Amino acid sequence: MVADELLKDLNPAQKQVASTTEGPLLVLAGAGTGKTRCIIYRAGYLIATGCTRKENLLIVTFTNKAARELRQRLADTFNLASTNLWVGTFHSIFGKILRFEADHLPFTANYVIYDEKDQKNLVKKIIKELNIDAKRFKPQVVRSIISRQKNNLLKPEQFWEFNEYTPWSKEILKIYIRYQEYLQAQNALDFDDILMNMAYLLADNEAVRLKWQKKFRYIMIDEYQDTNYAQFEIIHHLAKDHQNICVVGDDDQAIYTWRGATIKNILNFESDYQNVIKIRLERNYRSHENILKLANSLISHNTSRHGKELYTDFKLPEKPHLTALDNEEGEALFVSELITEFYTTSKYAESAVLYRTNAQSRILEKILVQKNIPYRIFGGVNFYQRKEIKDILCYLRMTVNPEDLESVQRALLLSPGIGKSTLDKLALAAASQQCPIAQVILTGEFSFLGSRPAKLTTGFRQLWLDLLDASQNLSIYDLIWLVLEKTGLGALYGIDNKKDLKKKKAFADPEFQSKYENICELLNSASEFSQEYKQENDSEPDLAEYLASATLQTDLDTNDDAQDRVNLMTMHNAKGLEFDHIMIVGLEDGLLPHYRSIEEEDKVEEERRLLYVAITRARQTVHITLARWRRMSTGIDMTKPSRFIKEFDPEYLDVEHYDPHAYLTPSRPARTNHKPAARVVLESEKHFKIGQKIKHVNFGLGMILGVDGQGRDALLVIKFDDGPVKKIIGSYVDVIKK
DNA sequence: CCTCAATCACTTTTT
DNA sequence: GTGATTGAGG
Repeated sequence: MVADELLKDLNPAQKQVASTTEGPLLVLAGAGTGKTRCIIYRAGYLIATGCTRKENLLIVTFTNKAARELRQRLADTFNLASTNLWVGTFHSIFGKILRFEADHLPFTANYVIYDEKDQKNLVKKIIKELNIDAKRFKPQVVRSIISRQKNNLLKPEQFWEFNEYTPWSKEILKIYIRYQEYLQAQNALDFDDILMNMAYLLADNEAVRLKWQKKFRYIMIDEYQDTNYAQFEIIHHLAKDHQNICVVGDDDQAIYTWRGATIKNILNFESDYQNVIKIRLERNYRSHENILKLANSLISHNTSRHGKELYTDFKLPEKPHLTALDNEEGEALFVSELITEFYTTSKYAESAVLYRTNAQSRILEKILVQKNIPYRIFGGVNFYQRKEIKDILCYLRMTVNPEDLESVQRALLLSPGIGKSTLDKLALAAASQQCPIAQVILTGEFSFLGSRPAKLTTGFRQLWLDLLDASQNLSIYDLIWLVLEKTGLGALYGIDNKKDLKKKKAFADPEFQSKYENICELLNSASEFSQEYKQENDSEPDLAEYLASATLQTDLDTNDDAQDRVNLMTMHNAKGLEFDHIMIVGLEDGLLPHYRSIEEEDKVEEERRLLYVAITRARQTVHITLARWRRMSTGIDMTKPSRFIKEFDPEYLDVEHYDPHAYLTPSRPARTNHKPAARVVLESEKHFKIGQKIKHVNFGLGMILGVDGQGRDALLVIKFDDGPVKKIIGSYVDVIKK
């Protein structure tokens, strides 16, 4: 049969996945077992056998990059053009559908998406407005609580069904309510609103639900272990009638529960749908045996899991390595030496350095620059969140959606001569006229301003009107040029002539140059977006779609360039990727597991999964390193080896320079040939912190209330448990470790 | 009234 | 080494 011929490149389990077309299908696919392949072949099979047409297929991936690759491979393998193919992330797909269905929703098709920074600014503004103590209510914390409510589909009116009633949570609810009012007034959604609105739309509007149920006859979800409740509900609404849903995931790779993902989705799939067929993929095609055995030995320490063992026929004598270095600089040097060594047999791009926190990348960068090794760094500040880029895009945002106050404000403040007080007056005028600020500005009546600000604001109004007008007929690319020209931002960054773009020479200031390059990149990506959009949608791109895609883009999604460079990224970003050579740095308690996670066992389990993900990215070599001393925010501390090290099966690990006992006697640092990179602060000299528990020979136990100075000479204010408050010199007390 | 320079605190992971 | 906030000068 022709259909079987299609699947000849798959192994039996994969073949079963691809050819099981009807009903709910749960694929438990370990790392490197070819799950992307399965998805592609299953899609190809569904279409080739006439089960469905490509426009009735929905494929949800975890990143935009994965979506792009999937499209590419569908085109290459099955000759499927990407027009009318619904492949994308939850946010991009359902963000688009919300535009279609805006008539049923409290916002328009031109809504803008607020990124995390916009969200935080808004929360901050509300906290100020409501006169709430900003010390006890940190914008970031409040933001993430609101986010959690939305991920669990809790609107403000359901807040008390799942939250304890306390004075504190009462304030949170107040902020949440106000926050939603603001978003609505500004015709804006945050990331979580996209999911929440979609879930409620499908739940509440039967006609809409039936329409999209019919549209998406076959649904596939990748990385199902990292979906949250809102995402579960959306998919459940779409799939519950036809039940043609295939989810692919690996509970051992669930690393996003902190963002609301619930492992329950994959663990309970068999009870959420009826007659589920479950297929396991355990044969790994990526790593050789020693790497898998090491990974298996680590992950077996987790208790809540489906349980599976990856295996392979691929054997090499090479074992993963564990190496201890003196400090983070030595670690970075060691890594750079490894990279140079690997470069003799494979490209730079086949090496990746993985770390737990973005901050760890700095020292690596420094050393790589020194050694002249080209690298590419992922994460950190997202391309579209960079100041110079947001500055340009805010003009486009207020053009597509004049209600977007955040952008209007940003643009106003960018205008020379317009500052905070003009802004306040505009806001005041808007309040007294009971209309949006946008309307006040666009009306052009500024008698409440002084003559200079009034003139400048009139200029701003004219610019806005010009942009509104131009947006009707200019392409996105040309529109960005218009912004650059009219706002003076182009001149500011040395981009004043379209034709000279490439001829411009390097600028003296490297920071300036990188901004210049970023703006060029923005222009490129705008025209690329237009091209791709035409191909995929058979229609002209619109500005709102462009801005949405820009906001939903992660650093990982930006196009690969042709240059051969080493990859630097967090372990989270490494998900779904693979490299010949993996280097994992900073295997220390406090970093991995991160100190914010060590108190709760299930958080430690997630950190363990993170390390598991990192190790299983490797095809050929794994090098794990740790430093004995590391510069932390408080100073240079002696580190503690990660608890995960002793969980590794030693049979599959080559250990170098690592002596666990060296850590037990901090006063006598291990003998070393390298001299320490910086002045080392001994345990006894550590900085004292307010709130620390201490012990004094005569006065007993107490807590530090105040610190003046550093180290053993610091003057401490201590409240002793049995009453007195005393001032004591640091060298007389010992810190009590938890 | 606006601008810029100095000082402050903070830094897990991200769609 | 980032960013936001604050204070003095223009």
